[in-house]
Amino acid sequence: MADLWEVISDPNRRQLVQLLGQGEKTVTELSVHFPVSRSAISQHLLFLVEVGLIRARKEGRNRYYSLKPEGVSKLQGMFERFWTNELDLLVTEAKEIHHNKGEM
Amino acid sequence: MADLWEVISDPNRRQLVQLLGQGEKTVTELSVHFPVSRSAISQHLLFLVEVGLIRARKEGRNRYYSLKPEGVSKLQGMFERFWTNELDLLVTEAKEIHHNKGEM
DNA sequence: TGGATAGGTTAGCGTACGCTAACGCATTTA
DNA sequence: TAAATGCGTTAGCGTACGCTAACCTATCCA
Repeated sequence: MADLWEVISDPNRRQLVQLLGQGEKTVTELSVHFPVSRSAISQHLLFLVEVGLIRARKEGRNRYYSLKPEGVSKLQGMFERFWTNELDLLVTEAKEIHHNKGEM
Repeated sequence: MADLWEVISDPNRRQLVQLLGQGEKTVTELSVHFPVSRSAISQHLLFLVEVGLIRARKEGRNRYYSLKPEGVSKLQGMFERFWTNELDLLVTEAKEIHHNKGEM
């Protein structure tokens, strides 16, 4: 079974999510930004539909893809569950180190 | 070249990061939590060292692995760059939808 | 009606990846 | 000193994945 982590493990899929963040887009509109074939993009989009992150709206010859708010929300939840308090503490620690370096 | 996204694309590596969030641990201590061999865990750890997310401290026969604050910081930065404002807006939108549903 | 355009489908290819098994090297303990 | 323990290294295996090429369907326009 596919999970949301797989979505963001591929660079092209990550970029697709970001592009769709700007609003709904067709496959060819999206394909322009990638070096790979339209077919490859189409397959990525179908995968994103499958995991519930985006949806497709048909209008004439075009298919407009857009992000599903619930899907994006799930994605965020996934990140938040992963990012434990311990990790957050280490980040502030890193900032302090960097800050001290800057002062020396 | 390996990047930090690859780190979190594997379930076992994600769990390793979280376990190391609790403090430094040896390979065998970590291996206990996984169904795979110690060798597999060792290879994951070497990868995490390679990308600069963790470091190893040798003490006798043991090797204590721990998170590098700068590495964790980079990981956070990576997430933050990915998570655009547009995506954030969609999340609040999702919450409103869910809220309305609850009221109906 | 015929071509052009948008997009889904499928087979197949190359390759990267996670894992195990087996071994080697230190270090500790009996 | 011999056995045991902790860990890294390597070869090789199976498989999943991203991609292309080729084809098909549906819709639009001349």
